[in-house]
Amino acid sequence: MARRNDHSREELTELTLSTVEKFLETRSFHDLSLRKIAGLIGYVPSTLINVFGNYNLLLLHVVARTVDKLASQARERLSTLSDPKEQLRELAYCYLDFAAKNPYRWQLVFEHNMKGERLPQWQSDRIDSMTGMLEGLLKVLSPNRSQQEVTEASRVLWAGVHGITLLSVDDKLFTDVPVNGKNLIDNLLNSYLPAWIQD
Amino acid sequence: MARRNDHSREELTELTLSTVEKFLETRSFHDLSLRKIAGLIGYVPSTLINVFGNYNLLLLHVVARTVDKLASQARERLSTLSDPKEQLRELAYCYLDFAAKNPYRWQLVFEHNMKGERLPQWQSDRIDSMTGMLEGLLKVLSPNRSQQEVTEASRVLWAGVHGITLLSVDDKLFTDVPVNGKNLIDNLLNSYLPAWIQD
DNA sequence: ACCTGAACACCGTTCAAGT
DNA sequence: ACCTGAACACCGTTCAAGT
Repeated sequence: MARRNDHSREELTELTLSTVEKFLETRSFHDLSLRKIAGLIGYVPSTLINVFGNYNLLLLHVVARTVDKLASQARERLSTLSDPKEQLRELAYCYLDFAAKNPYRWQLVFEHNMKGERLPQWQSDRIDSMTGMLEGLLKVLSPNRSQQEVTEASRVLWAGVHGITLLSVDDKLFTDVPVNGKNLIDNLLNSYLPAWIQD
Repeated sequence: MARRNDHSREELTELTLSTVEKFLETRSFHDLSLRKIAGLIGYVPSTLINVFGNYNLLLLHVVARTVDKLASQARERLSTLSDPKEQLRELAYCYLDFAAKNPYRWQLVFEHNMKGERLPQWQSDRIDSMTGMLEGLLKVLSPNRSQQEVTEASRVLWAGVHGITLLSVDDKLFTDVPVNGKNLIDNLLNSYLPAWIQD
């Protein structure tokens, strides 16, 4: 298709990522490839390698934008609440809702891995920012706990909510056992939080 | 390499699966391919397609054998205990330990999916048998609960343990944040179980 | 200097041809 | 009847050649 200069490097990045996001609205990233993406935007595979480094890093940029979208949705919905207990519950719902509404984007987030390469800092910062929200709320709910205890509780809760979300999304994507994620999250929080707060 | 008849169909199945299992002792299934497996056992890719149907089904057989191994380990360790609370804790430890000791086999179990195909019955039976153990223990610990409550609690606990195991294995495979899975499981069970048992 | 066409070394699957 | 070599339609990445 000959050399093109229709887009700046920045425009090319945006075009690529939003094209992938549109694809992920209806299909899994397992059906996607660098060559398909290149075809969709009318460029050649090596152009995308040039811009993103490699295919895996291209996907990581999609992951990053997805995490950003989830984080901003969460911050928005939490800002309408003042009770930290409600905020924590809302945070868990956010996670579940996001995965339910965007199953293929979320699938990419949790199935993507660095294949032995180091996770870039700009991505680990994003993850820290999400876990930071959870730790902050747990700290408010039980101010006398040590940092160690806060970290541990936040990991247990995150793992629980993540596991529940996995069940729900797998349900949506693969099996036909109906899973009510919201009920499971309530069940978890109703059992776990009282013990966290009082003693 | 010409036609070979060194192995019966059954021997070929066993040879293939144990070769894959050996590979997974040190490397991820992402580094594996049908052609590599064929090369390792001295056969041709189409032979394996002939025996297993397709590559994905071959991998599913490995998944099934892995689940079986975990299940038999769990049954063995549980049989040495009589207190159902201890048994439940041991079941969770089993799951975590197995994943820690066989990270790549376990990674295959949870990353494998049917790509839109229906999960074969022989595999969903295996999963039901594992969740059945958990539900049985929960029922013993709180006999007056409804089946609905038992199912819900077993899903919450399974999701929690699974999420914690994910954190630990990701830790092992990718990042360097130290995660003490055993502590997290204790933390989860110590908060969750009392509420389950008493009321 | 920057971009990419063509080549490379793979991949899973099919099926006609051989035993 | 059973097995598989060769072909097919892909894949991500490289880099020399072109602009």
